[in-house]
Amino acid sequence: MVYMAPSIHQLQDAWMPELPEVETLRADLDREILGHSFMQAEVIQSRMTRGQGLEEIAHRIRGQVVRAIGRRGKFLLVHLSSEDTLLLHRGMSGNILLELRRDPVKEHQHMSLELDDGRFLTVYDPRGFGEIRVLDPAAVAERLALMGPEPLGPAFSAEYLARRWASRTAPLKTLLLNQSMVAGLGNIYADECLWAAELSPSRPAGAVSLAELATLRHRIQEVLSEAIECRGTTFSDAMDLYGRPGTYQHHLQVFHRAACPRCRGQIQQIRVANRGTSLCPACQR
DNA sequence: CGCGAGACCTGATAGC
DNA sequence: TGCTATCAGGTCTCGC
Repeated sequence: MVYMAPSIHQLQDAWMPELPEVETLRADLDREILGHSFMQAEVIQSRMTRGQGLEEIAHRIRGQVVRAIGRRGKFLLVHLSSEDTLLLHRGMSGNILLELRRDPVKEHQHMSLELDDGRFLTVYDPRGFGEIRVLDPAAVAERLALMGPEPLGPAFSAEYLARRWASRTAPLKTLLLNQSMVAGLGNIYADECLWAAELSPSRPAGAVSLAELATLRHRIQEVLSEAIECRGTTFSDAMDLYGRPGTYQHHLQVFHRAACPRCRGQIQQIRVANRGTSLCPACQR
């Protein structure tokens, strides 16, 4: 069966919360709301709270000062003066926006937090695959316990990948998307990194040499760093804290492209790990 | 335990 | 135009 890639138009209203997009959000929040307090908190829907009560979440946010903003993989962590942490995940379609005034609650709005200067931090997520919870330090640690190393951190090495992937038969891409192997890669950046490393997404992970893993690790760090500099990937809709797009979509080399920029061959669309996958069959082995 | 398929949702689009 | 089928950037769980 042939997997037909959607046209670029089908992606127009999509926004992509992988590591670079969440990191952009973290840095902006750090600049904008660090040291501010939440005067009011309203949690509107229960779909993303994993059973935590709406009023409990609101109560634990209300009156708290923002002590630090962190990120782990695709999780955004707003550390509060109470020692609690507001844990946010954008899922497939979540947007977190800083708004200058109070607007009526919109469709798909999940949360509205009023800051001490009259601005509002709001969360929208049509598909509701994201997560909104307030957790104590032990619960945060438990939630993040299985996450692999940060790809831009010191623990992420070729030797680490070799150890974790030894004798694994799953496709490379499947394990790159597995957050317990490495934290923060999603479908777009997995494809981009594999193209940059000239590795096939369907190669059994255990069959990749240490030298190839070293290249892969290096390319992952390059791709993510450049994407962060570009404030992430956006096709047209709002994406950062201010509703503005990133620019990395102009730097994509393989994801949903027609021709390979390296060899001019045709980009192939297949399915790996049940996900649409773009690759250059000539370059990627 | 590792692996793959399907589920969870809503919205956009292509095709009839 | 209005229906249906298919697709979507992320996890999570289930069965083999």
